[in-house]
Amino acid sequence: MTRPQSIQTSVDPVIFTVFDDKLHILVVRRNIEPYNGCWSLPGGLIDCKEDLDIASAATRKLKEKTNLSGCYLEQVATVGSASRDPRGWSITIVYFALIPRPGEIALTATHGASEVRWEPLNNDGIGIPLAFDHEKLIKMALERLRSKVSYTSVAAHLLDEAFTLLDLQNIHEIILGRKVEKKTLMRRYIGSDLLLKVPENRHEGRMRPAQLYQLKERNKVHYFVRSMEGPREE
Amino acid sequence: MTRPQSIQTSVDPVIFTVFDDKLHILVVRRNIEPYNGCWSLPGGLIDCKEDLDIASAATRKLKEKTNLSGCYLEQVATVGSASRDPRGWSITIVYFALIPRPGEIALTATHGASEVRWEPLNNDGIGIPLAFDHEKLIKMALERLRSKVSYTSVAAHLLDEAFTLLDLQNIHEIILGRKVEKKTLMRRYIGSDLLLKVPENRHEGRMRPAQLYQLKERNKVHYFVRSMEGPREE
DNA sequence: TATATTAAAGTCACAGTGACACTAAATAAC
DNA sequence: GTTATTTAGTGTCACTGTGACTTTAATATA
Repeated sequence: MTRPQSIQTSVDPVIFTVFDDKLHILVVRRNIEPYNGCWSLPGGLIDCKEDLDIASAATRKLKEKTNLSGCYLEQVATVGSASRDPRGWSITIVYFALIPRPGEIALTATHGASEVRWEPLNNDGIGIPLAFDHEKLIKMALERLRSKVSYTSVAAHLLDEAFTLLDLQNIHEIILGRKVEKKTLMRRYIGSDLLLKVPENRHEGRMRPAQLYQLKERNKVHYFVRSMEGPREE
Repeated sequence: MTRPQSIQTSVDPVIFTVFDDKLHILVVRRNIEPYNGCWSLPGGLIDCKEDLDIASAATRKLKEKTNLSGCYLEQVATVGSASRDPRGWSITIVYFALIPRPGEIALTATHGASEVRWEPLNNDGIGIPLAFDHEKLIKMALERLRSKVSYTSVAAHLLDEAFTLLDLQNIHEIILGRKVEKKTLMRRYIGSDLLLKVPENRHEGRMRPAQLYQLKERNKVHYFVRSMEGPREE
């Protein structure tokens, strides 16, 4: 029996946030080989000394770049093959994270990554070339996000603690890339008793003030029995 | 920078089938340490020489025990930690597979596993103690299977190529552990144009013969827009 | 021919959605 | 003040798909 070759094992968090009416993800510029100088996901090898399990490895990566903890984090899938890294067999476990208030976050460069920035996503994924198979990993995460947004309450984790129903509607429309009926979101979120009224309102310009809400259970995702179906065909 | 410790990386397929009106999974008895003599999932290490990617590692494991290929296989999740294997940091990628006609399959013992058998599942999972965290892995796979059965057409992959609507109903009821309306399945499967009528009928005893169907696209899973909700509350 | 048995179609109430009209609450302009 | 304007939130209706139940169809046997 031969000693098994070692497999490089990493986690790659796809960190989503929304600003300027667009979905963005966090990318870093590599300053080590391979793919030196390329943009990539802010992932890295699992550290057997540091990490107790793979979730904590993903949390650590997230914290290194954004200094955030406690945000929504979900495992998407694992890809691994002999060919995805020129150095040999490798595996990566893809996560997605949802970050509110990106404006208030200071991004931190770490060793192996000289720059960190938010990159906008269009309908098909990212617009710039990335290292390894990261473009595909992002597409997987994006597909999962879109799918979950249409049948769960997960999109609310991209918003501040207090938000209006319009905020919720905008987030859904940005992620799904289409119009969403505000009435549907009302019925879903309030009908499923997910929201708590905050005693203040939000008031901009000369319009009627909007009720502020917060999630009753900040760390829970509600599964609706139907998925939002989008516009009617004719 | 220290040389990273090596992480043992395996795949663990949870192989489901249905007979005797019960859901069963394939288990093997280990004849190597650790957990020598314990039952476990028919998984094993990824072989960098043999396997091109993790899906083919899972396919290989499936083929070694059942000699089957081409059955439905889906990645469930990846678990990994410093503590799940007494030998040190390890990762396993959990798959689930759906096997029709288990009666016609010859199970094969391989090195590391002296016995292979089908073990019935009850509502909470498996009834016997298993090696490592395999009991938890099975619960994850079972939860995923139940969930997918209630909003996709995946259950049909547990049936012969040709089946009746009653077969379909039985499979659903066995997996979900509750009554399912046959009318609902009719509407879903035929309404979504998933089935093709086979020119013969099945005819047992003195009852009306049942129409045989087969999936139009054997390798596709259809997503219904609603999940089956179960009996009405009062 | 009547009966038993299962297959399949029919029917109805109900829940949740998409679409859109309508009312409510605030400010700004007059 | 009154009115116009803008956004917030409600009302309503048709439509889809489900759960629950009923009715009809097809077969073998007594």
